[in-house]
Amino acid sequence: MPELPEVESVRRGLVDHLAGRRVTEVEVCHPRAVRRHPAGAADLRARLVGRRLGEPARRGKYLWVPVADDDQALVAHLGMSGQFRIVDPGSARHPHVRAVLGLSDGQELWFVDQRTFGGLAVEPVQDGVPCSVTHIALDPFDARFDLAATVDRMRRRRTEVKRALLDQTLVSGVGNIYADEALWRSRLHPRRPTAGLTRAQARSVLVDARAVMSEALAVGGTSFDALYVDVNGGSGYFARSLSAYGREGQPCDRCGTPIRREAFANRSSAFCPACQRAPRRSPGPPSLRLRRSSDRGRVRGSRP
DNA sequence: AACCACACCTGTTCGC
DNA sequence: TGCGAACAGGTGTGGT
Repeated sequence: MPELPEVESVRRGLVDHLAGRRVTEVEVCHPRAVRRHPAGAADLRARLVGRRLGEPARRGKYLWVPVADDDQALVAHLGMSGQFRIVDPGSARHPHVRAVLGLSDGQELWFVDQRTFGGLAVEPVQDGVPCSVTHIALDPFDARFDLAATVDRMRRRRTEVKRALLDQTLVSGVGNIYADEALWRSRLHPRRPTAGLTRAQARSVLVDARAVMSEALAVGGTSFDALYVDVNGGSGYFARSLSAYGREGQPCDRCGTPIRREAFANRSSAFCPACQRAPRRSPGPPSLRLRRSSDRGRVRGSRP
């Protein structure tokens, strides 16, 4: 699933192919791919054809390509399964191609997306950021990312630490895989209340999130299957370095205890039950206690 | 204002 | 063997 390291790998792959090139044609193959462009496919096409593209940029999991000499950008979110591919013209169409851009060097840019959670839009840009990205927090790779301020904001939340890590308005770029990895590294249970974290713990999990994403980026991201590949169709190699995510039942790299998986907020959490001890159910504010006991998920998919 | 559950999708895997 | 349920999960929205 594309999280920050995967999106950044894609962005880097696009730079040489898009910056300075003109868009010669736009074909929208699936209406859902442009659902976040309210004016529709024809309008999106009209805003791009004949225009020159700038250098691809990114914040969190959002990717955008500025339109040169204009205050607009082509904004993309890869969702769960989105890909950009640079291909030779006339290549046999991948079954999940949702949009095709013709480029002035003769190549084609494909937006491929099996599950159609991703999409494209052309949006106005203000202060260098497309309008649908303004509500997204800075990611830990941004030079302006303020670690101390993010620590304070996290500790003021009344939620659980994993929910906070996944909240793109607090810190962006972290998804389920790297959240689980960061929590494992910091030895924090995913359900630990953020309000009960020390400054050092909150800082640790944010620093670990940045570190694990940096290591993943260095090897091209995490590929479990063909759903995440780079612009040339290549896989990333970080899956073999994961310590928690996808390792249910396998021994913890630190202590050997089998990794456990539990349902969590419509997804799953993988963690070491020995290294990452569950929070005590009390004390805590009554509201938090109530909420915690009422939405506890069932254990699913446990292996012998 | 802050927080949470859920809809949105489709290909694959699993259990019966 | 075949069928259907479960599962993967990021984001926007609407409800509390």
